[in-house]
Amino acid sequence: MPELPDVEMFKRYLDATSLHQRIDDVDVRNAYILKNVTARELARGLKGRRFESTRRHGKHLFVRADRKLWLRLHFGMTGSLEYFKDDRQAPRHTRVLFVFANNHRLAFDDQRQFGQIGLLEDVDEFLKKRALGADALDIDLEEFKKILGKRRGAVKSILLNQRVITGIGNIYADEILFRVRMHPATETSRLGDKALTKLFRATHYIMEKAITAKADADRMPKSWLLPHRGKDGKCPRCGRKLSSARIGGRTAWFCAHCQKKM
DNA sequence: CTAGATGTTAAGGT
DNA sequence: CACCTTAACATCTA
Repeated sequence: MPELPDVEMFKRYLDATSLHQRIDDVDVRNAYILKNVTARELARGLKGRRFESTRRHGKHLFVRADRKLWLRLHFGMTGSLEYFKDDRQAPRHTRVLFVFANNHRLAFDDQRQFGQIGLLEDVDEFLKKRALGADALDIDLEEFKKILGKRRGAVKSILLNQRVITGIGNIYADEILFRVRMHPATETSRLGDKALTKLFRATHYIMEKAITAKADADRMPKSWLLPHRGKDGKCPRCGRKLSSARIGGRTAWFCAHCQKKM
């Protein structure tokens, strides 16, 4: 799930459930997902403090616990958040549990363990160190054209590269390219001003609409690719069978009839 | 049993 | 040198 729209949902969920309550305990059930912090340091840093606000950048969620202390959550392929009261309700792959004074808990669940949890003092410094690009929803047209104009390789690979723009993942990259009827293997350096502008508008449109749909595929228009993505899927526009190809190390789904290389 | 799944990155190649 | 591509990571399901 966790691409930009999904992480935005996690942000709103955390905001609605877990702010301003004293953290009584941090229960690390699996330390594999901890990055640059030990279970002891995580607990020591957060116990007695409260989550005060959140900030999202691409697929990263930062939660402020103090003036100089932020919790960093990255959801990998299967990460999610769950707020609940009874320990028996803890999700199956709970890796870290934040226990609040009201005895409710916030679980970081992650089956595949590609997720990450860390502590840091300065979010901007972290983004810089990771060389992460501008957030796909924050970037403006001029910057978008400037940054993509210099790139080469398949346009889908560029959309997936978090150092170019951050937040777009495999599913939504396909969706954006379907919307602009562009073949995912289109050579980026061949894109002109007009094509880049179209791509920019589609990126914003898809990200915003996906958030409006609560990142829930069932709430997205049937005219989108997402509900049809997969083996026997048919193009919602022309009805032909969808194609797949390996691009940028991931499976791209697209309509070979509607999406031509530019 | 094998392949592939919403992500990132180290390592190798251009 | 900057950038691109690929393999590997851990786990579960079709």
